[in-house]
Amino acid sequence: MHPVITHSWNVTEAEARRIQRELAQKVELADRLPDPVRLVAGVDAAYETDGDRMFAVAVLFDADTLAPLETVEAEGVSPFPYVPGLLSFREIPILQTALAKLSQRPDLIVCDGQGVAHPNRLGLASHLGVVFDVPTIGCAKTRFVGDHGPVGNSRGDFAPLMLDGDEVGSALRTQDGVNVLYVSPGHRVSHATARDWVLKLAPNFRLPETTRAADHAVNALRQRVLTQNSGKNS
DNA sequence: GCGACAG
DNA sequence: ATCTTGTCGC
Repeated sequence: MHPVITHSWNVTEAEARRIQRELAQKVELADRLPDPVRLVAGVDAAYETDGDRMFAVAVLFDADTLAPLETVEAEGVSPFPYVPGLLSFREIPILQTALAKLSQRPDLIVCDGQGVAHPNRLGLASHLGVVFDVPTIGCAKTRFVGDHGPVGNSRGDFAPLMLDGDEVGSALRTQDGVNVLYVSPGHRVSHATARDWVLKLAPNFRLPETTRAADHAVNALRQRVLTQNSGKNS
């Protein structure tokens, strides 16, 4: 069958945090995206309930029509435990495996998680962006760090997310009356551009189409693999 | 010491 | 993230 690749960082938590502070110096908060952004990708990961297998998918979208163009999958073994603040060390390896399978390189990648809204200013989106030198946006469903004031009740309303005096993201309302999303620049994208893209990618629902598609696909993959495995006879 | 804590 | 039933609302 397909080989299950075991990625490993071989780093301790302290070393991981040192790497973050190092890579955080390379994060660019100014816009530096392809002239017209044509391809946007969404990525997501899922895990085996008990065990260390994990899955990931990358879904490529036409940035203009928001039509899904390609979906690729990856399966592997968790290389790092979940530790708040070190999520990228757990998901980047398999996300890289999935992204490498795309037939075209995305102009922008939207991640499930934070960008620079992170203790060391290097959440998953920023880490991914720096190591692949690709524009990224962090779009999380819940807050991780920072604080913000009240947000209007209408789509497009937002409040700056502040951390230690720095603006690290936005609490953004993508639909009237729904809970806000925590949007932060990953790499080579400004705060305003990050918000604009998330709003454009979420015309009908709270979450961006990229996130919805990736989440749906990765859960389908997980279900598919784990259920056929439960009825095995090797 | 206590509380918080992306996915 | 994952485990889970019913239930409120358009």
